[in-house]
Amino acid sequence: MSRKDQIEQKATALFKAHGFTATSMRDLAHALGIEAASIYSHIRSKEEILQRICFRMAEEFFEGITAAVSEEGTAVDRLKNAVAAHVAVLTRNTEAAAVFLHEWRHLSEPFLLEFLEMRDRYEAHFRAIIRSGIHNGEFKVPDEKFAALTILSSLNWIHTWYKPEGKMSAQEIADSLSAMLLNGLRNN
Amino acid sequence: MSRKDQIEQKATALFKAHGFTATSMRDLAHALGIEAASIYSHIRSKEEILQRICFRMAEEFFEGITAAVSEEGTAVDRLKNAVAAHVAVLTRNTEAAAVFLHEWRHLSEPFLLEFLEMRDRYEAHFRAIIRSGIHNGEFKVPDEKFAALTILSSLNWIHTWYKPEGKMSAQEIADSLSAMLLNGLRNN
DNA sequence: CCTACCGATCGGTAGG
DNA sequence: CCTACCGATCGGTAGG
Repeated sequence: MSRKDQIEQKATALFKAHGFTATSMRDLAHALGIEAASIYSHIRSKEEILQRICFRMAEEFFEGITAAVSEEGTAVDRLKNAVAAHVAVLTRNTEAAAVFLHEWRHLSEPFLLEFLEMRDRYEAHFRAIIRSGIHNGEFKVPDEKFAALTILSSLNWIHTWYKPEGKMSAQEIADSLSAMLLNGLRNN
Repeated sequence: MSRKDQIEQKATALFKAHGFTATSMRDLAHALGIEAASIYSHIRSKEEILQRICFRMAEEFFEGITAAVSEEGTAVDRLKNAVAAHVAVLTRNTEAAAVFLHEWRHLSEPFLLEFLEMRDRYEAHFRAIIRSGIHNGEFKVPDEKFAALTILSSLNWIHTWYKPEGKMSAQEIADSLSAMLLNGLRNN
């Protein structure tokens, strides 16, 4: 692993643990066992690290959803695939996922704008699945946008408790969540 | 409104907008039209402001859930009441709710520990409702804790878009969310 | 509530 | 990758 990757990995852990602003370059240097000034041989600025984390995660989410929605099938199937893809990205790197979800607001322009546009395009894939399910009678929900955001919100807390060594696999988590979201709590 | 309340209100808005760490006492003073040093006539420290916001919101959530679970009824009814109470607190003060949800980790000990204990006791009320619903056959869910956290997660994104002047009232939002969570997306 | 100020720390650069 | 250092800013205090 290159020094640059090591910097990014340590920074990801610290950004998740204490937040971007509360993490100093000296904290990061200490975790790497070098001096703060030395970090700048590999990266241009503190924010560049955040940019790399946020946009790399965004790419991973897009790759997942693109594969999920390209398959044919019912809206139920496509939603299950989308949920599974989202959970897979979240669980593959929980630290980067947490930074992606909570620290993006410290991006400066024009990166912030680009980030928000990407996020909206991502959410649009979920809205489209909901919409098609409403149209063909598979789903019954009050509002397409409302439903899409509720789904994503219920997925995005996973990083707070998921452990790779835990008893549930990413696919099992995705299946449980899909079942809850599709069928509800009620014992029909 | 007392000066102390004004300070807390402005701080809440700034903490939500930029985060606790990224908000300086000079930013806060500027928003109030006074000098940074003057703030310390009313509060002891920057963190004290955060403590007051977080624990006041915690109290409000507890008041809501206590009233909701004290009523008799089915697990479905009690869950609807709990969701409505939670949404009511979230929508009554979206800025303080956002700070409560995202900035609590900047509390120092022993406040952090106390905060996390309170949060767990709050979540336990939701777990208890789910559990009783499972036992009497109203609910069918894979895991009680999993279900409770999914519910709370799907509620806690409201602060990102709720506007008091919007077309949906807090009760309508709560009803839509309860319906989605109880019945699922599927058109049964 | 202000002026004046404290020591500490910030992100980052120069030069080797 | 280090030493040495920059100007800016931080939370907070003294004294009025």
